[in-house]
Amino acid sequence: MTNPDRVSKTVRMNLEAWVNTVCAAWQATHHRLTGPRIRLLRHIANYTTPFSAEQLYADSHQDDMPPGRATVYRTLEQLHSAGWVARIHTTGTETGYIASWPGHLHHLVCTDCGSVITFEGCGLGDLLTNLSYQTSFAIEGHLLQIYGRCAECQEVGVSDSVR
Amino acid sequence: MTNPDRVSKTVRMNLEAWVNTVCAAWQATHHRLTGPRIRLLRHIANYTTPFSAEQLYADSHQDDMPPGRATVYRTLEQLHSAGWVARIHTTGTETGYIASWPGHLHHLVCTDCGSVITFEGCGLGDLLTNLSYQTSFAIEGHLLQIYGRCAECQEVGVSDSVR
DNA sequence: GTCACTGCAAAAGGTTTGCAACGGA
DNA sequence: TCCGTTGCAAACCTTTTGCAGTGAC
Repeated sequence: MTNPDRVSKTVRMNLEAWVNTVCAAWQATHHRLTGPRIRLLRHIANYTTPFSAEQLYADSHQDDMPPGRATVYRTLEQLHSAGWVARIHTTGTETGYIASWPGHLHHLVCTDCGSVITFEGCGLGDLLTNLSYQTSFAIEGHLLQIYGRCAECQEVGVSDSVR
Repeated sequence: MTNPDRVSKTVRMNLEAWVNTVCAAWQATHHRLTGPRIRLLRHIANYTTPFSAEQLYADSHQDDMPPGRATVYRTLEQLHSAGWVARIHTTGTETGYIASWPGHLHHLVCTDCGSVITFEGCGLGDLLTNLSYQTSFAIEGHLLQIYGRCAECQEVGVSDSVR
């Protein structure tokens, strides 16, 4: 019940599979498959830790045909609203992004190295039911993100924080 | 277990009580009680829905002795790190704040009017234990925020969203 | 008297927007 | 051809910073 249904490490996601799936879904929803977007998708699939829009902009400028800043922001916005990238909440000012897939997912973020574990099933059902009953709110959704230190970082004992 | 331990509506919090408590706690931690801060505290206690730093800056400028922008940001930062104001995550760019009190608290936010219900006890214990076991993460904390529509907004049937 | 705090103004990000040109379907 | 998409540059908005002066303790 309060067991995460599925746990998957975003690190080393199947790059081509994700890119192809997003492309297919994109066309299916009457969007256009353009060069700049495909190149951005590849960059996004390569990240194993949350990245910012500016970071993606900078990184994609190592390509021959780098995208404009507006394209980066607009593409991220579209990917996010379709569920293909998730927003990660950090303590900083900029928004963090990480490749994901549509559905009810949550993230476990390492506060040292930033690596992300995605999981389904938060076991919040009872709480939401009770809250709804006690407050008369019609509950629509929730934001859950968990912080911790991954196995590697615990071993190393580093103390810089990404959170 | 997954019952919220305590539920309280932030609306109409006891203004003077909160201000006095914060002031006392502030002095106890060797901070100085200055005019600008006390005036800001009063404004903060008055909000019934999340406010932004700029909003607080603007509102406090109806006083005779308005604070500088830096003071507003610095005060919010201090209040937040001491637990006296909570950060509310919105879809927008700016950070939302709401008066709170120290402890392990979460927020239920109305996506229509923005009113906030604070509650203790998220019943995440089992999930965290299982996640920790499955991922070998040392779990340090979590961010949980719930969205919904309050009773009043459900009646009215308004559809603008704050979320 | 000391030093935390304040205000100002400028700078520093991060993100959005207008608009003309481009190019998938 | 049509219209979604792009790039550029400027605008915008929120937040941070440096510094000299102020005032709480």
